Amino acid sequence: MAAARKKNLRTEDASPSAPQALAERLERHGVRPSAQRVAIASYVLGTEDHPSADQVWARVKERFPMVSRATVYNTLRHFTEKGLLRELVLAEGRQVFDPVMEPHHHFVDDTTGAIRDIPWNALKVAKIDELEGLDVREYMVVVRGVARGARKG
Amino acid sequence: MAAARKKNLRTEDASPSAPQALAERLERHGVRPSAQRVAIASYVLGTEDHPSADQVWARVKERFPMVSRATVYNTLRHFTEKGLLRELVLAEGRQVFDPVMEPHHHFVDDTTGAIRDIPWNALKVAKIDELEGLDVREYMVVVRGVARGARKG
DNA sequence: TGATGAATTTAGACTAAGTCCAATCTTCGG
DNA sequence: CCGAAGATTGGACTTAGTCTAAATTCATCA
Ligand SMILES: [Mn+2]
Ligand SMILES: [Mn+2]
Ligand SMILES: [Zn+2]
Ligand SMILES: [Zn+2]
Repeated sequence: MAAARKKNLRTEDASPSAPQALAERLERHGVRPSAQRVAIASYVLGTEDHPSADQVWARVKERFPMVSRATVYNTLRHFTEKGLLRELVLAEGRQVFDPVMEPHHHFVDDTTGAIRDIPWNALKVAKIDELEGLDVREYMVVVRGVARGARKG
Repeated sequence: MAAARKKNLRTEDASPSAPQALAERLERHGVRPSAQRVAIASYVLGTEDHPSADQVWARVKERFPMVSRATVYNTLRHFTEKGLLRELVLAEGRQVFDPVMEPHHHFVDDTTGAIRDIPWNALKVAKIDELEGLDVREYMVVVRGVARGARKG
């Protein structure tokens, strides 16, 4: 009966992309549902693509050619602040370098942005080998939070 | 007795930053040890900072003010290709957006760059709560590799 | 020692991603 | 309908990264 999408991670999947339902969803999150915002939402809130801001812009322009880049960037930031989206930093483009070549995990300090190493054996990931259809080359746990205890000593 | 650094992840820690030892280490990895490269190596191969390329440039310039930005970028790429460094993409700066707000893990396809979701329960991370001195806000496993089986079906 | 070609370095142009801003347009309460 | 707040817009600006062509350094060998 139900929509039977490929993945079942998505939550608020009641009535997916109907502009009406989308507008209500924006309102529930405290976002005023302008035409541009609904157009942007109708793509980005439903995709599994993890798109960049410019990719969102390109997609939205197909149906709404007059939307500006600034609006897309503003709207994505707004959605993120309002809890409709989150930003990931897993994509190529911004690089930092790590001289530790052995497998290990990472802690990213949310307040300072600093990245710290977590030794491989400090954590254990189970069931990696059960992932279907993926040739795993490497993996790591990325932990985000704040370092307790003043760093500056 | 031994140097007793804070972390014990680093491998080739024999004679750390002596320019002589560094040059030999570069040679062992097939990197010709020019003065610039040794200067860059002496910072970036020993740091725990996970610096960006421009941060490396800034540091190296303090002791070697005439080094060019292109050289630093070229050298970091070279070191990375030769297995002396690796690049991480955990830093703010390049953003992609994810409408799935529930905790889940990610698979990054090394050939296409595509990012796919891995359901939270597909993996299990143990000992997160034992991390000392860190207030963990969230964490995820980042898996890199290639997707088997043609995607296009 | 000097010639020569390869490897490296360099400055600066160029690109892509993201931010910011001032002007304009839209919406909404009164 | 009016005015203020909110939203959108084009374009300037910034930052990170790449690329190129010229100059420099280096290794090798006559
Ligand atoms: Mn790269
Ligand atoms: Mn951001
Ligand atoms: Zn690391
Ligand atoms: Zn995701």
